[in-house]
Amino acid sequence: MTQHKTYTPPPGQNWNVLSSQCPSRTSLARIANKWTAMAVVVLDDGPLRFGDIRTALDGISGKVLTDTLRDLERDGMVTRRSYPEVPPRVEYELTPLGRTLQGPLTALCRWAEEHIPEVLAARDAYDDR
Amino acid sequence: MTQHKTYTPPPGQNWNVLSSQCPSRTSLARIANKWTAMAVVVLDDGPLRFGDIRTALDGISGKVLTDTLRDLERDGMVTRRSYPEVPPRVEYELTPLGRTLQGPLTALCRWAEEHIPEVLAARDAYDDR
DNA sequence: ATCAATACTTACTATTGGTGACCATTAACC
DNA sequence: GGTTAATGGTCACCAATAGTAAGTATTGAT
Repeated sequence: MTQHKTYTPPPGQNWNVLSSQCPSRTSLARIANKWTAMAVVVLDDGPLRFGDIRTALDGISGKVLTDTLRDLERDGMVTRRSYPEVPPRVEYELTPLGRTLQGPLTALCRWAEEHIPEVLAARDAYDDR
Repeated sequence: MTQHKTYTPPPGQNWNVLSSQCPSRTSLARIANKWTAMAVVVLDDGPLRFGDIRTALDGISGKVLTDTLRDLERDGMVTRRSYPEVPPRVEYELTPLGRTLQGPLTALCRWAEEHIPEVLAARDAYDDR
């Protein structure tokens, strides 16, 4: 996908997620994602091994975690360091860029936790109509 | 889906998105979503008609917008007001709960726009390895 | 009679998410 | 020396979700 090679923001203007042609939208799609948010939050505490992330992100499958981490690595938000040991050890760590995501994504996770009673109440009200 | 009827956070503890059984995770999944983020951002300026939101969220299809707005309505984040006119007019507006999401979600959209050069550079570097 | 306008549905296809089995490597154990 | 355990994956497959394109209902204007 090389959209960014054919799109530049209008002169004097900025990138805009609302425009379907703007590459920032694909970036939004990546970060506005449940697993991404949880992974970034969990990596707050420093580098973690694959298995530890898998345990922390309760319920994620190996394949999906692999995909998520690879996407984050490709977009420059995490680094992957693999040690030539047996059994293998692979550590993932947030990059400086990834760390700039922690505020927004932690806020999202907190929102979900803090407002869940209101959300559940709204859902019940909606479903009982 | 009635997970919330069978799950309560451990006594003295809080809801936790990291637990796969916690209903706050389903709430996170809803808000950590590209279209949700864009819709909430766009509804900042007050109530908007369906067609206006569709135009603002460049590239979204009617079905996906309907689904997105219905989910947001169900979770208590937007209200839907339909006027008995022909052709029909339907307005969507953020609830107070929905407005508490604007900060986090606007931050996400801004992040995507502000950091897109770094992300694109990282992608190119990754793909050229 | 036809058309335009709006907010949807509906049926379909494509993409993504998720599951369970399997793999390669080597140290430790019997 | 064969077996087991441990880790970080991959693979083939099915399910769920996202997205597309066409159709629907209503009625005022032409």
